[in-house]
Amino acid sequence: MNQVNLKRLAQELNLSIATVSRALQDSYEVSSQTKERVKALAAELNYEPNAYASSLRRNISKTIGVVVPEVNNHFFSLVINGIEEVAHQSGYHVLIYLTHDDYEREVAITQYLTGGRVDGLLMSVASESQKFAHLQKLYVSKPAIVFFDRVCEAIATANVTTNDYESGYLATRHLIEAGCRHIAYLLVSGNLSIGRIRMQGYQAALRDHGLPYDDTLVVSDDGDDERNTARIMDLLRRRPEVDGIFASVEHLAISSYHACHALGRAIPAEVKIIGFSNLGVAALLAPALTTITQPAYEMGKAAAQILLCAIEKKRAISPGQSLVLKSELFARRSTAS
Amino acid sequence: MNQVNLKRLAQELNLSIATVSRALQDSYEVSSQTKERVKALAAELNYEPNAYASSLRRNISKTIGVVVPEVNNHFFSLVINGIEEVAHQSGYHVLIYLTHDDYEREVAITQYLTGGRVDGLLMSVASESQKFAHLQKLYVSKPAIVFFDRVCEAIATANVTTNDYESGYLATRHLIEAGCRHIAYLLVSGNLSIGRIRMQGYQAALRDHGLPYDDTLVVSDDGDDERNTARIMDLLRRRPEVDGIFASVEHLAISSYHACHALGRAIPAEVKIIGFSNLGVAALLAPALTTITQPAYEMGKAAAQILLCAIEKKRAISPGQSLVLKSELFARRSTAS
DNA sequence: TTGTACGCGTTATCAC
DNA sequence: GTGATAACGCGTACAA
Repeated sequence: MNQVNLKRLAQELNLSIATVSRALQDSYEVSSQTKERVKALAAELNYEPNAYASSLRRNISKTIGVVVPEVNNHFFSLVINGIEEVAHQSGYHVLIYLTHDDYEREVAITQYLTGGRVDGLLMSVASESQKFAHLQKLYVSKPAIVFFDRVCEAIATANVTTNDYESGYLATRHLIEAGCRHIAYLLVSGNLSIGRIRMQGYQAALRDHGLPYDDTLVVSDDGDDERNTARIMDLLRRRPEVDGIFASVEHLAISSYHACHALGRAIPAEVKIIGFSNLGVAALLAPALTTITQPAYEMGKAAAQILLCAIEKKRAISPGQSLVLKSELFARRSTAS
Repeated sequence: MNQVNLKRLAQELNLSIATVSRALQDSYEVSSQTKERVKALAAELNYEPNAYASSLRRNISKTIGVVVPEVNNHFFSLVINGIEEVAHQSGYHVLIYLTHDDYEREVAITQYLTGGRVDGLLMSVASESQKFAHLQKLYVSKPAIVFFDRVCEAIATANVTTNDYESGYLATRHLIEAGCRHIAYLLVSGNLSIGRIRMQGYQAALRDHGLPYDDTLVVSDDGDDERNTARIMDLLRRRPEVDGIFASVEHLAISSYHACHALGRAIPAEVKIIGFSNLGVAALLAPALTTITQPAYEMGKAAAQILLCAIEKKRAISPGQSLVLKSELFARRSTAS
C-alpha cells in the first residue's frame, strides 16, 4: 500500500510537513515556487489527503447522511438524485442509510450518526416510527437536520414537503368529478404525517361534495405487496359498490391494478384509480395511470440546499426555512369517465 | 455541542482514558465492575465513538463506496438494496457516488477515493469511460474493488455479471421464434462491455437462424430519452420492414414503446419488443413487456459479500472469485405471435 | 517564507 | 486491572 502522505512529500522535497500542507491549500504565505514543486510531486505520486485525519482535525467531514426508507422506490431515488447533485457541486460526500421502514433500524442508524460521522442529515422518517426519542437525541447532538416528505413534527427544524392536503383534496375531487361515489382510500403505513394529511384532504373533498366518509373503505398498507393486493381484492369483493380508489402511495396504486386485474374489474369503466406516484412509465400502463406526482428531484435539491447552506454558514436551521412544493395531477385513462 | 468523548467519560469516572476505551470494547482485562460503571455513564451521556478518530487510528473505516451511473434506475437501485443489506449486517456504512455516465465525474470520484475514505469499492463503470488509467491508479492504491455488471476488463479483480451473451442470444431467438425477420438492436451507450457482449449473442442468434446481420439496424443510446425515442422513430420510418426490437437496456425499451405509440405501430402485431429490464410493473404495461431480468438484488449482495469477505480477511480479491449469475426471460404480450 | 510543536479522539503498547 | 504514553495524518498557532 505504501501510503503517500504529507510526511512522505515533505521528506522527498526537503521541506517541513507544515509547508507542504500549506502549499497544497494554496496558502498565500508560501512562495509560488515551492507551491509548484509541491504540487508537481503531489500529482506525480497521486497524493490524496487522508479524509479521516482531515475531518478529525477540522471537525468537518464534508459528508452528509441521507436516511430513507427505501432506495428502490421512484420517489426516493429521484430525491437522492437531487441531493447528490447539490452535494457533488459543493464537494460533499453522501452516505446512504436505509431503514426499510423499520423502527429498530432507524434507531440504530440515528445512534451511530451522533458520532460525528456526518456534518448534516437529510431524513425521511420510517413509517413505523411513532416514538421520536431517538430523533430528539440525535437532534441535540447534531442540529443540522432537514426532513423531507415524511417529517417529524416534534423537531423544530426545516421540512421540505409537498402540498399534501391540497393534493389529497384534488385527487378525491378528480374522482368525484369522474363520477365516483364510493371511493376507497389506501393509507400508507403507520401514523405517518403524510398519510394523515392526504387523508384529511380526501375527507374534506368528500364532505364538500356531499359524500359520506366511511372508514371501512380505508385500507392500510401492511408492508408487503402481495398482502396489500389481497387486502384490496378483499375490499372490492366485500364492497362491490366501490367505484374509485385513491392510493396515497405508489405501490398501493400498483397493487390496486393487480387486484382489479385479478378480479376482472375494468379500469376505468368499473373502478377508477388515482395514485401518488413518480413512476416514469405511468403513461404506458394498461390503462395509463392518473397520478399525483411530487417534484421529487426538486425536493432533494431544495432540502440539500437548505442543509448545506446552514452547514457552510454555521447557522442553525429554523422551521421558518421550511418549503412546501407543489405536486402535479396528471389525468390519464385510469380515471376517464 | 459539548461533545462527549473518552476524556469526558474518564474524568467523570476518575478513570484513565485507556481503561474507559477498553471497557467499552469489552476487553477481558477490565473488571466487570468498572465495565458496568463505564457503560452506564456512556449510555447516560449518549456517548458514541468518533468514527474519524477511530478510522484514523485503525486504518479501517468500516465504510464501502458504491459507484454507479444512476440511482434512479431499477437495476441499480435494486443492486444498492442488496449491497446495503449485506453492508448493514456486517456493520459497514455505504457511501454512494453517481457518475451520470460521465467520464470526468468518474475520474474525480476515483481520485478522491484514493484518499482512504473507504475500505473497499463496488463499481459499475460509466458507459463513457474508454480510458482506464484512473481505474488503474485507484486499483494500485486500493486493491479492494469488485466490479458488477459494467466491468473494467483491464483490471484483475472479481466481477459480478450476468450471462449476457446467452441472454442476448435467447432474447434474439425468442423474437425470431415469434416470427421476426428484421430485428433492430438498441445498444447501450459507449464501448461498454455488456453492450458488446449482449450484441454478440444477438449476432450469433441471427447467424444460427440464417438471418443477416445488418448494422444499419443498430441504434445506439445517446444519453437522452427524448432523443432516443426520436432515433428509434427514425429507424422505424426509414426501415418499415423492422418487425422486432431488442433493447439491451431498460430505458431503450421504454423509448421503443413511445416510438411505436407515436407512429401508430401496434405492439406486438407489427413490432415485437423485448428488453433487458428490472421494471417492477413490466407486466402492467400496454402491452405487457417481455423482459430479460437480471437478478439485480442478488448481484448487489454477491458483490458486497465478495468485497467484505476480502476486507475482513485482509485477502486480495482475485478474478477467480468472479461470479456469473443467470438472468431470466419473462415472455409477455409484447412478443406474442 | 518556512519550520516547530501541539492537538483532534482513538487505539495499542508499554509499564506498574 | 489500570494508567501513562505514543502513534494515526493533518492543520494551525507560534517562532524564527
